[in-house]
Order: sequence, then structure tokens, then C-alpha cells
Amino acid sequence: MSWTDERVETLKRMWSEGQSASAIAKELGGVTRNAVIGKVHRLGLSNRGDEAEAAAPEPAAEKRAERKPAPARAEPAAEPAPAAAAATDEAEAAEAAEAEPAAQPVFTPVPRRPIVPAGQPLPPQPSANEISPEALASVREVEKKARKLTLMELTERTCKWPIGDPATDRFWFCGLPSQAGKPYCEAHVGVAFQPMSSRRDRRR
DNA sequence: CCCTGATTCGC
DNA sequence: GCGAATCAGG
Repeated sequence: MSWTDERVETLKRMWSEGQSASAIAKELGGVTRNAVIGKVHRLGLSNRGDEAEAAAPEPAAEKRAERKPAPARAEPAAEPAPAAAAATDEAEAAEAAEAEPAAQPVFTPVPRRPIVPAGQPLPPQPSANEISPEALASVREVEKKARKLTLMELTERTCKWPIGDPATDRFWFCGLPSQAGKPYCEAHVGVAFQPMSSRRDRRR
């Protein structure tokens, strides 16, 4: 596979959308995430999406000064590689002012309260009285077995159902094996995806 | 162990 | 220019 204009375009788009290198590689096909990352760097768009610098000036401006000299392939000791070449600051002025302002979900209909963080939209949290007793019992049971993963520990195959109050330290994600193609484990899929029939006519 | 991006350097 | 190997880290 080669980097055709089209593929590069897809790469740029997905990267700016915050997609991971592996996700992009998977989408493109025929390339590994390493290839994607390598290309991203060559294109000079390593710091994606650009964020409000004014807001968070990132204190640690210089943090990568020396990483291992990179172990030579299979050579005893040949040349001290003139690494000094990389001295020039990488991409000083990131000119990407044209890209769209990163697609933002629009589910914040109430401009009232700015609500804070939540890096990701939380799944629906149906109130207890609209969940079937069976599903509810199942969930309570499962939540005792939750792996209690942190955000960073979630993968494509772990249940992403949040448990607890995000504002406290008693908050974690279910983490049990998720249903193929679903974001949650079996029990949580049960409460997250309810058939219309069971939700209908909840006298009120 | 799962995953992430960053970097180096032989090709 | 490309990307595997590797590093560093959540």
C-alpha cells in the first residue's frame, strides 16, 4: 500500500478527529499503526487538533531531551549517530488554521450550566424505575464483579459502563468483557439497549 | 497485558 | 519517504 492522496486525506481527517493511530490504520488497511504514526510525523501534524493553548500553556515545554540513543540494530558500536541534527525545534508554527474546529457532539442543549469535563459522553443512565427488574438485578450483581477499570484501562473489548459518581474517587468503569461490537458487557447492554416495546407506555 | 503516541534509522 | 523496532507511559 502507498500513501495516495486519498489515503492521506483520510489519515488527516481521522487524526484531527482524535482517532488513534491504530484505529486509522485499521480503517485504511494495509498499514500498521506505526506506519500511520510515522506518516503523521512526516506530515508534521503530530500535535493534532490543536487545543486552546491560551487555556493550558503546557508547563513542560521541554521534556524530551534524551531518550535512549536507540539501540543499534545488530551492530556492536559503529558511529555515535549525529543526533544533534534534531536540535531544531520541531514544528514551531503549526499552521493548521484551516481545519474544521473538530466535530463536537451537540448534545448540550442547555447553554445554562457549562457543565464541566466528561471527556466522553456518558452512556444513558436510565432511572431505576424504567428498567426491568431482571435487568436491574443482573446489573447489580455484575457491578459487584466489575473490574473497576480507569478510563485509561478501557479497551475495545472492555465494558465502558460507568459506575459511581465521577466527582468522587469511588468511580470506575465496569470493565468486564464487552459484547462483540458493543461498548458494554452483556448485563449492561441489557439496560443500555432496551427494546422500544419495554419502554413504551410507562404511565406517567 | 491491554493500549497509546514518539522516535530512530536501515531500507 | 517509509515503517518496524523500540521506547515511554496510561
